[in-house]
Amino acid sequence: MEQPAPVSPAFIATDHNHDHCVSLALQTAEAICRERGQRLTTLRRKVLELVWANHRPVGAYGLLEMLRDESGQVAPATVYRALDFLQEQGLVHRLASLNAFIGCAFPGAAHTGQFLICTSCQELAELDDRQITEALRASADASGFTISHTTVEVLGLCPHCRKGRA
Amino acid sequence: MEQPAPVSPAFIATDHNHDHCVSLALQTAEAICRERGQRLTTLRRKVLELVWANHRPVGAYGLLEMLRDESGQVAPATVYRALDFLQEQGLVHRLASLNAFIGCAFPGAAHTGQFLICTSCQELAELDDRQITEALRASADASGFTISHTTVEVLGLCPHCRKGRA
DNA sequence: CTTGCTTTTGCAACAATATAACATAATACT
DNA sequence: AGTATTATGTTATATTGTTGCAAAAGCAAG
Ligand SMILES: [Zn+2]
Ligand SMILES: [Zn+2]
Ligand SMILES: [Zn+2]
Ligand SMILES: [Zn+2]
Repeated sequence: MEQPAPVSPAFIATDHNHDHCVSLALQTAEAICRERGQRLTTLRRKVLELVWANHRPVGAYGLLEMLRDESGQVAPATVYRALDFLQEQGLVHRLASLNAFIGCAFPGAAHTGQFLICTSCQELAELDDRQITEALRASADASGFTISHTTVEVLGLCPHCRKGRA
Repeated sequence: MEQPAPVSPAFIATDHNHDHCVSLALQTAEAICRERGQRLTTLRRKVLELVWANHRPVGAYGLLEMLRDESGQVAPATVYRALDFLQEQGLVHRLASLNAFIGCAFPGAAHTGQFLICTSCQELAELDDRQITEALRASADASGFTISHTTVEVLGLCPHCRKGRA
């Protein structure tokens, strides 16, 4: 059971140019939506692009600002609806502990969403770790609990920031 | 490495009378605060009592309502400050995925907070599962990531509700 | 291509959650 | 008692997210 290569590598250097991550993510999203008969409209595409361009968790109102810079007046509901769609299609995750959104690193693949989030530089790595998934499943099983969704968000210091502070 | 007995058992029957959970939790809290030289004031104690009396996740504004029923006008900041204190003392956890609070089942013990939450009846079980903790640590280590806090919240159906729907 | 249907977006108001700033009160310490 | 510290009251505000309805855009059959 191979894991698909993620769209973006984990904990890349902060100043790395990630234009290609953005365009790869957009291409992948196009393909996924086409295959599913879903409409990746201009707005939804734009929101996804902004999410990826930031390359770290962004709040809905942050996205709203960015949209306004380009498209004039935009209402919250507009952003939230686009984000809802992108989440339904598994292209974006919501991070409950940050009230923020991030592009999915494994779009199209069945996975549960596990995140390492640096509290210093906001860099984030999405994992799809079998050990973690299994441990959760085993624990739920032991309690007779049926999982429908999991939130796994780990805060701490990424390798770069750890060095900078140690 | 034995786990301490939790204050409340997991997935008890919904209609079970949990007065003794409440008083046990309060007693434990008193002891912990006394030992640490922290002040479990009337307000803080009251909030903790309300959290436990509900025995399922409660929102801050829900607590606010309950406080008002007893003490007249109360402002949000009052509740949030009490909750902050209780969280600092490890007597209460905040559930990021629900914007809600729950009494800690392992007060005084070092643990990370892992939750199974029934989306049907809101019953909740707090775990301190070594497998899960270890899997998270191992995965973080592999990425050179230093953990400071983890959010593990699993949504799904508890044993009772699963039966009721199967 | 136009009519009717469905989906998406615009727009306005509002709801829910959380925090900030500063004054007053209670408690602890000397 | 007098002073410092901590906790609470009070008011206002910030942040995040939703609802409802109307206009617009996309789609499909005739
Ligand atoms: Zn993902
Ligand atoms: Zn970092
Ligand atoms: Zn706990
Ligand atoms: Zn249940």
